[in-house]
Amino acid sequence: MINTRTKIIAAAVKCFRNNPSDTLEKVAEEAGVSRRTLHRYFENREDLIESCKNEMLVSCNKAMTLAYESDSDPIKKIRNMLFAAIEQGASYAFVKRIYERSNFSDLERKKEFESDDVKSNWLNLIKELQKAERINTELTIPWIFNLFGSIIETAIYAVESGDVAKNDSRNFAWTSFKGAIGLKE
Amino acid sequence: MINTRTKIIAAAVKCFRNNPSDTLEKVAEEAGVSRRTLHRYFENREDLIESCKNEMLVSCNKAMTLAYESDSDPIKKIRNMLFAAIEQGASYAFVKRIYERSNFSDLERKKEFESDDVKSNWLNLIKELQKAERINTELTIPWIFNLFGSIIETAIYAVESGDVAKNDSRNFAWTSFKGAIGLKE
DNA sequence: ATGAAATGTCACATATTTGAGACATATTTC
DNA sequence: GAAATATGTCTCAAATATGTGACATTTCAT
Repeated sequence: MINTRTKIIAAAVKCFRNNPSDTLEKVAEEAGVSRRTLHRYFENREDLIESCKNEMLVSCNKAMTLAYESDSDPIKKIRNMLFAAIEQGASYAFVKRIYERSNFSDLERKKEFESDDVKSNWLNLIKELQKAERINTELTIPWIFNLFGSIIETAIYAVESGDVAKNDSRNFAWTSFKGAIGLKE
Repeated sequence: MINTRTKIIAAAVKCFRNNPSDTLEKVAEEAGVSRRTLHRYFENREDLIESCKNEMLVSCNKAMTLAYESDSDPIKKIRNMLFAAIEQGASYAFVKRIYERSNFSDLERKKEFESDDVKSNWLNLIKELQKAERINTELTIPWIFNLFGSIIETAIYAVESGDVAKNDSRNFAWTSFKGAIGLKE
């Protein structure tokens, strides 16, 4: 049961992902509601953006946590997290765009949201694999982290643009990420 | 010798890359000129964006063409093109953002700009490598193309954010791209 | 030092976007 | 079906962004 507020947020995520200053008229149109209605749900642009941020984060974190817990093998955990993020689609892409300006240590320092559990878990998995020399030890953790996000985003865009079928994008993403970090399965 | 027009374009590229609707006041400020001056050089927002597009494309194409011509070995050609793009930094990232909404076949169909030589050359290199089974043949060309762009962008951001040193980013990018497409050197 | 060119400051008209009241209409709930 | 709730349309004031003329100031070239 999709309600108006959810519709507006989804539309805003879509619009603001590429243009943080897109007009609220555009967002309303994308949501299929009037701008007057949009204003009833969200006090102003800032409120709308904050709401998008929070909701998309919650959604992504939930999915990534489930994925993390779905298997005991570290490789499978990472793989499932990659797939979960791709499944999130626009949500993930939106969150990634928001935090694109931050560097890795900033993100690590800011314990402002729940994704830190997801991120810590993910980081520990990668560190474990590097320690065991199961992946390329020359690549730094920040690099691998950012690459993970980029490959997911690439997969999401590939599906959205019609270049790649949904199932293929998952497999390509995993194949590419594996190879990129030198993972031997 | 950096002139005012160039300064404005560089500032616009920086601002518009993340927010296509950033105010011209912001762009002027970023350029270190008054908005009045910006208006003397550029008729309006559209004119400014078009100029950015054209200049960044020219710059990227030139660099990528030089890189393509700098070696005869196909692997070295690709590697040098990757490095050239990373070297372009903001220019490349800007161009990538402009065309992010397009899918691969659209880009191939649109013979509207000179980058088609660069792209054709690059595509032929990849096709050649797949034919010779020197890279993973299961990954599609559109996927590889988009991944190439993403890894470059990842490297550019990593440097900008301070996560990764400039030389490291080149090496990481090449290592990751190689692995991602299953290239055996 | 002088004149030309480039730029900045200021002001203002116009265009666009935002936020919200009033009322009509549509939808949902019981 | 009636009442409550949600939404749309319209309007308007306020805020913000844009484009440009006039003039002052700074910079550059000789």
